[in-house]
Amino acid sequence: MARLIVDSRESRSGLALLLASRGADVVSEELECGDYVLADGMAVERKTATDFIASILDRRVFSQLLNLKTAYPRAFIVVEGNLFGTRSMISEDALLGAMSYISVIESVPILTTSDTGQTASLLLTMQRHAIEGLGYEIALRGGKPRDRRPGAQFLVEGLPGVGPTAAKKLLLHFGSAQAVFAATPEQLRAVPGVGPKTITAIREVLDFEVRG
Amino acid sequence: MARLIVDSRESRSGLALLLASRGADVVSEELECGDYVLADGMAVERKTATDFIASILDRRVFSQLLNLKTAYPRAFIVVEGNLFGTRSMISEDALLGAMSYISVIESVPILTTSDTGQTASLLLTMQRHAIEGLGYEIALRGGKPRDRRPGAQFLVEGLPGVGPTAAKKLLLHFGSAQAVFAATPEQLRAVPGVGPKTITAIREVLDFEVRG
DNA sequence: ACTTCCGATCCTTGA
DNA sequence: TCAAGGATCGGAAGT
Repeated sequence: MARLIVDSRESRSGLALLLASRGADVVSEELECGDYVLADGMAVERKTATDFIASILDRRVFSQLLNLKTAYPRAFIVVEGNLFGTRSMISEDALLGAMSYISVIESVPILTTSDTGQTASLLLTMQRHAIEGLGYEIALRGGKPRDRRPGAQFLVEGLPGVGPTAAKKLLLHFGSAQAVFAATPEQLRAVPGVGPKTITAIREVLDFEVRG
Repeated sequence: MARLIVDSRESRSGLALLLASRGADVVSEELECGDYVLADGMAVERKTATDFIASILDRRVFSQLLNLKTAYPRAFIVVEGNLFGTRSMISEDALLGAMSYISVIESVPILTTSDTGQTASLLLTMQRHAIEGLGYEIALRGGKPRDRRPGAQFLVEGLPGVGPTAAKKLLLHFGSAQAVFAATPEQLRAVPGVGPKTITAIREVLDFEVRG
């Protein structure tokens, strides 16, 4: 049986035990993203339905997706439990929108199961399909180097009054996050969409004097 | 709104009416395969959960899939209703196996909804996403602070490997967010709790070259 | 994800 | 030319 890597944070879950009890060659590793690596370049992010919805509301899932896709060519999401049964505050449109976004735009398949036992079966089957489908098993190795662009944008979005759009413009204009933070007010003024109010707020945060 | 083609056999279904009632430009055509064409080369096969399971049992779904994939580069399956709730003769393994096969080997995404209304919403959203994309950017950061003081810490926490504790230490050590971002690796090493791996990651994000 | 709301930015006007 | 006003865009917060 092929090797199956479980993220160490996930390794205490019932699912990891289940996989092992079914004869999988489970090893635990600290993964930078994803929960299960089924084959070379193939990883699964597993979420309970409640988790999945929560991670849509706080946008966590979207950045995870970005990381997962850059680290593994074949990324999957497995959602455990009934997505539509959870009493949650999410609007139906938002939930369907997220599913469409993930499938259509990000091209990451979403698999669903109803409980942990099914998830275990599914992961093992997916692994078998991946390996047999390819006709051979490839040696497992870590993902390729991480794309730092989302990180840079994430950082810049921490500035007050700066969202995704302004962050992109700032990074493009200055070339790097470092340069954005080193920019003078006059230089910032040159970026369209960044006005006086925003500039003041930005400088206040950057120059704020911290003392013990 | 873009045109949405419905297979003529499907056109009398409630779903087609729903789509039209929501303002979609629905036209009926006799399609070789697939039920809905959302965009050029993008089609959806829609099945109720019961249907889906039946089509697994008689293997119909696999040939349909093959046809769908050759006719349309982007093929999707939408399953309506609870896959695991139906009292059917299918074994759990067979169902999961089929889902894995479709996702892993055939690479056809399976979307699920709980009723026809949701399917309609989903199809319209998928169409929009396919044609226009999201139309906006997803903010990578949720829940920004409003005051300036936590603002500096919040900003620094955006660095990889830096949480609240490390952010506090960095700010105390350097005096301001601006200074933290200007720090050289050697200077960063002087801060307890910030190791070489973190420093490398930090510099990579700060120095990442952004180009259009 | 979607929606709504609010404030900032930008652009036009008109004195 | 510039100030005031209004249209538009983007960010923030809530579901």
